[in-house]
Amino acid sequence: MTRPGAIASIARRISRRLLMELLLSLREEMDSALREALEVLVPGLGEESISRAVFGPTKSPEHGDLATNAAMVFSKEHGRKPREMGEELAARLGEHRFVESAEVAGPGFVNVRLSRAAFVHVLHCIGELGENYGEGTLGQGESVLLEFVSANPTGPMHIGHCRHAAVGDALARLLRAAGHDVTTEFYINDAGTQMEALGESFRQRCFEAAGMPADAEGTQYTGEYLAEFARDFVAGKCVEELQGMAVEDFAQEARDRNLQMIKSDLEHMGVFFDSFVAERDLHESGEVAETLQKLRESGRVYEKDGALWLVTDGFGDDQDRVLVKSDGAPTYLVPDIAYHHDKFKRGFGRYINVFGADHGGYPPRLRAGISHLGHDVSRLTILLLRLVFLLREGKRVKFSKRAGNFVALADVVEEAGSDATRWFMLSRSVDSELEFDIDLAREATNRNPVYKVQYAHARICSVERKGRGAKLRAAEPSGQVLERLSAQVERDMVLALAQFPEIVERSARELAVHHLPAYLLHLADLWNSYWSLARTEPGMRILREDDRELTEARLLLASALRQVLANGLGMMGIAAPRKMLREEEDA
RNA sequence: GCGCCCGUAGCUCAGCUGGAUAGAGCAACGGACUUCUAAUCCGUAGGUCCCGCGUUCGAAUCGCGGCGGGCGCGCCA
Repeated sequence: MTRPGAIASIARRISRRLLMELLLSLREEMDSALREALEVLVPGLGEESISRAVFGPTKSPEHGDLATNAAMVFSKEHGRKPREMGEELAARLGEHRFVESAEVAGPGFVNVRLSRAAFVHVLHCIGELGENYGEGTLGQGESVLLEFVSANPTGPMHIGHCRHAAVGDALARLLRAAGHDVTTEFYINDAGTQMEALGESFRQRCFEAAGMPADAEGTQYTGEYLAEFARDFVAGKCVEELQGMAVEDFAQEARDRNLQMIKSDLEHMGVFFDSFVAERDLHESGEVAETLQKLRESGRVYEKDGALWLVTDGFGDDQDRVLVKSDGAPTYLVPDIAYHHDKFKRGFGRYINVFGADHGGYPPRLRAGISHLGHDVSRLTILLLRLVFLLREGKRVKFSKRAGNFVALADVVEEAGSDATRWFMLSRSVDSELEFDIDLAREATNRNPVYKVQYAHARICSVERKGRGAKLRAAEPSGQVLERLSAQVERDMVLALAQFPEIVERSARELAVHHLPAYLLHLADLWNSYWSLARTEPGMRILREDDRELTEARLLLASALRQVLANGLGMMGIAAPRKMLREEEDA
């Protein structure tokens, strides 16, 4: 059954996709211009070599808008002088319609000043692609299974999970934007000894809540949340009923309640999963047993000291690992390999796992197991996220799970809000530890980058509203319109907007989420500077009653900027508000 | 001891496959509110890019060797 709107929606998506392939980004246009020029200048240059030469933004306006190092890269291996090659390259590039002038500078850079047509092109792309501007075709529809968070259903999530949730969700959005077909998955560790311990802990809590003799302190999980679950659970139940329950029943109940709590917490961050896979199901379906059997058949296991060992040689591990202990019980490794066996059997193009860096020793043995099952382990990428520290009043809050005084994800999100929490969790490279300054995150001032960016977006919406009130609309991009956007800031803004697609592509390629917030902050700064020019120079106001043409040109630039801010925030899972109330108006 | 990550401005961190005078945010200092939302802007100051050697026309970036910090190296999960 197809809903009426669905076809139109699909048609729209297809045409956007087509448009995207026809409408190359400025960078793509310039790169292909460079390739064409190089193919003529340096015949026989392979694809491999050509890709080493690219255009990049310049640091100073004196060097034009874009620069390439191509002449320096290739002159050496072809026994030419860099500047001489640069001259030839510049001459060729100068013929391109997006190039106003190209000249050699320094040791052999070719600096390009872009033509008005190039600027028109950028604004045209943004206008045509709208909310799809920034998306790309890098992924080519390849399917990706992205696993993240996978918090144990034994208790609440802590601040570390916050980073995992934010990063995983943003990666999903980025990969989708880059043209991948992404499925997000949460793995539920609901089997083994920790479930038994959870069951016993919960049973004691229930007995306690029902006024029966109990030993809740002696159990493994002592958090208050279990006691709350217990009070809720025992309400209306008689003593006999509780006494008649097996540990497994208590474990089941606690597991369900914990999972519900985890899902609800993630919901508050706006994080939803496409799929949940339970370890228990892997046991019940025979998947775990099958995996163990297949591992035995692979010949990459052996018996020693009464235990079954997995050969990890060649996968970066420093020793082999036990699969089945001498008491006959499998280690955690077996179901985990089984889970990945299951993943691979589902046939995705690529698998990405987001793990904590404290599991750093884990990928080698996991990869070994998967590989022994005959899967192409190069399709699996494991991302290790470093620790998060909560900073309150300028000091790191000490926390440890054992002491039970950890910082709960739910509390952080409630205190700082989902938007600010996400922003900070995404703002650092995953290889760096992250200091989360909660006082800064909850501040609604200019010190807080997320508000600065959201404010810039809201401000643009505000000026657009005002413009609409006066029947002023954004102009269609054209050479004539661009002629009116001649200020250096305006030039800088268009150039910055042109970078968005490559920022997205690079982020997706590197699985690095932190470029986006840095870029968006830069855009917001540009806009705020632009906006503020009017304070000392009334002619720089966006809305000029005395110059309709200029106003509509500036509204074009403003709306393009709003679009990119909104698209970028969207990829981070952060709202792009159309309005932000000032504190005194906040009622 | 071995493996991975980090070491860049007072603090927290960016610096893409090596590229032109090293950047941002916060903090500091000096300015700007009869606003198209000052939740903002302008300006100033601030760095032996941990150290050494090497590769290169060119190194914060690559290689090697140190130093300092984090994490990981269980028949725990």
